[in-house]
Amino acid sequence: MKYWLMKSEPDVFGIADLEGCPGKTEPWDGVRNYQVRNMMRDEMKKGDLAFFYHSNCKQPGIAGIMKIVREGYPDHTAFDSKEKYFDPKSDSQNPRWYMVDVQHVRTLKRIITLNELKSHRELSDLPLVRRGNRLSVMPISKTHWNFILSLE
DNA sequence: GCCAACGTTGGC
DNA sequence: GCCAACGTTGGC
Repeated sequence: MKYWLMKSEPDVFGIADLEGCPGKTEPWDGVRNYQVRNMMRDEMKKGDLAFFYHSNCKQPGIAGIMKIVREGYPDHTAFDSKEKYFDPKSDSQNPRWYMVDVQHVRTLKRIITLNELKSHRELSDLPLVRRGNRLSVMPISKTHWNFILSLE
């Protein structure tokens, strides 16, 4: 089983929104980055756990835990010209973009802030705190995962 | 294949 | 709103 971190802007879709979805489950759609696409299509497996990270907001940080409940399948929002994430170069015959379904597991007792994550030497090689990293999905080692949870 | 221009991300 | 650090696009 693998561990992940996935970013979302809470003003658009936050941890509380995921918890409010039917079955607390929702497709993680709208990813339009090839590296992230490859991870979602090829590497994420059912049962993997992921941190829900709040980005581009007042208090960026880890807000909760979710579980991958459906493995990579075509992101149909790319096919629809009315969708925000429409991509004319993707179609159902030859889909360019993929998504997974995620389910809310639990909301953390508090946000573990980016500031705090940066302050721990143990996390100095966590991709999230490395300079210039803009990937919206990244793998997390088991060691880092456990350490971060111990901060809660 | 190079690289300038442009678009996006996301912390601050 | 600023801007650094990317990623993507497209002319050549």
